[in-house]
Amino acid sequence: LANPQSPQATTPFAARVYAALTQVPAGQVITYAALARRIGCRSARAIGQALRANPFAPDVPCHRVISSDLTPGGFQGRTTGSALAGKLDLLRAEGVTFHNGRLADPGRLIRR
DNA sequence: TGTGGCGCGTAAT
DNA sequence: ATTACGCGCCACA
Repeated sequence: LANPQSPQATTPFAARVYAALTQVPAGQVITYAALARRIGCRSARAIGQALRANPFAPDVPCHRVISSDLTPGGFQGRTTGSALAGKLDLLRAEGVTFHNGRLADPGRLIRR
């Protein structure tokens, strides 16, 4: 990633989200809520809204962000369908799998 | 498990 | 300045 702060990240808020996401290694996932907390925001929903557009994929691994209930969450603005399937594919490629719609190995989840 | 209300940034009005 | 909306989340029944 060139630099999440300087590029034309639609908004300064989004820039902070991307910067925080950069610190999530492959093979691991984080929650919308946890990611929000990391940047001092109390609304997980705002995070999803920021990731929706996803300016520079795959530098910013927005696919490593899942819901609190260990459900995949959404991708490219959708919570179902092919978009979500693509998200699961990316995660599977990193060793992260889902069983019956839920994260298979919670050990891969960063809770803070 | 299902539902309602809440939180907060953004785009539209 | 206001309103409406969204890759959610938590409390409560």
